Amino acid sequence: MITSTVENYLKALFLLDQHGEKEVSTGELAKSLSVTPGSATSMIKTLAEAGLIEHRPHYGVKLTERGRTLAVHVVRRHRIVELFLVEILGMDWSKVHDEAEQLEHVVSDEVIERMDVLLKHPTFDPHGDPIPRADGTLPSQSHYTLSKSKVGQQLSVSRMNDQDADFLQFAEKHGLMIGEKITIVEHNKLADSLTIKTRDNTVILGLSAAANIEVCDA
Amino acid sequence: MITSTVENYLKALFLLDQHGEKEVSTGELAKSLSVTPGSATSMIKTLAEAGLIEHRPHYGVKLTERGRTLAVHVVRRHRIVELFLVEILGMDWSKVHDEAEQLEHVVSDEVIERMDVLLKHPTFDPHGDPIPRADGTLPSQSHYTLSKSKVGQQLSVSRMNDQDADFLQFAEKHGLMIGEKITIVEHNKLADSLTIKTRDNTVILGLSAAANIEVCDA
DNA sequence: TTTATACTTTTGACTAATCAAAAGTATAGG
DNA sequence: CCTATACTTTTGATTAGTCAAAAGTATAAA
Ligand SMILES: [Mn+2]
Ligand SMILES: [Mn+2]
Ligand SMILES: [Mn+2]
Ligand SMILES: [Mn+2]
Repeated sequence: MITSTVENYLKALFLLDQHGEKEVSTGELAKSLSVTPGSATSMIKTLAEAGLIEHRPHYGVKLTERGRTLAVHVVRRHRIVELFLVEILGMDWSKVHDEAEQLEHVVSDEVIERMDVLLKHPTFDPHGDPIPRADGTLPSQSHYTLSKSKVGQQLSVSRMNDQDADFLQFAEKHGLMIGEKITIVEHNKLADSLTIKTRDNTVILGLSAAANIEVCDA
Repeated sequence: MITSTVENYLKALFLLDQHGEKEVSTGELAKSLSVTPGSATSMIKTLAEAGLIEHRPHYGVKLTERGRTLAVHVVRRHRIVELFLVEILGMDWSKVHDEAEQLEHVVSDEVIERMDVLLKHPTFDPHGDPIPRADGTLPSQSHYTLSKSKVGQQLSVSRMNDQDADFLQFAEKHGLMIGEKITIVEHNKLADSLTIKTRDNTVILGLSAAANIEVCDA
């Protein structure tokens, strides 16, 4: 049975290793789902028996083709729902993640495809994440994290790495929304901070906060 | 914890006794939820301990004020979601009940209120059932079942008593949609059938099918 | 008043998911 | 090669929900 718990585990594995390269450790998985390592181990056993992951005990797990396909569809549902909530219902982008976390497990394929049409086959969700297509492929994107950008660069905010509502509201308040043009004014290595010019503000961010904002060349 | 199972039990109790008059028996409740009587008994115990129902062993149960309030809100979510799926996403009215059965447990109040606004505070769902208001009150309605209507009466289809997709599709095919004007042409007591004139058809229904369609004076 | 019947409740077992804590394993450092 | 450390797995218990089947109860009929 593909319960919503199973879907959450598969999605977490996909998000921790988008490209299917490394093995994900039990601890990493447990942490990302806020469960104890023992819970993760027992679910790992279940998923492995169901042929959704491959488990090398004491080393880690990897999604099988079938597991990845399921995971990508959950991600598609999540991101279409998020965009729908923002675009059609006018909800705040900082709140839709939690709502989508539940809805992703119950909306039918038909509803998702109708939302997809209404939204004109969107490619990115409100946080800048790519929306997997119905066939499971992902639109390509090329952004890098703000914390690694050079001074003087003209950039465009393209993705938020953190879905926390407070963080998203903070970002919005300072003009750091998806699509906004920004310039890096100063990188103070001693203060570990970045001074950024947005449309009508100047913000100073610590590097760890900057790491949660991704950008692409403007 | 108000799990979706609890919500389903409360909703079932409300629908089996809208006016809070009679006591609902364990067997009735079990049947309406497709669970065994033993399962119903054990959930009844849980709900009674939580103060959501009152249980007179071997006689039946009744929603408490708090239980009824919760149930009405689940019904509100269900019916707003149904109408939203039909009106905004263009889904078939015969399919939205099952979808809403799941969504009613996960959509937040904020989403429901936004749908309500978008739908301009609707009072009836796609099957003609009243949508409870946010304060828990119900819009009044006065329909009676088609099987009890008199020959010659000019009527208007106002509510479907059966949510089964096949039945709803059958009704639609013969012009028996909510709001349609119809006339009863003949009531054949021997054949136990009703001949009905719709906009551009004449349909013959058995009385038990007619009992699933409610009407009001045109 | 006894008995048959229909219904309800109890009992015992099972599944999914979780946690705390004990036991086991991999490996880097000495 | 041995051991300390960090991590993983196992064990045992718990909670929500379910079912099948046994036991109990209410009541109408005899
Ligand atoms: Mn999200
Ligand atoms: Mn989720
Ligand atoms: Mn319905
Ligand atoms: Mn439901």
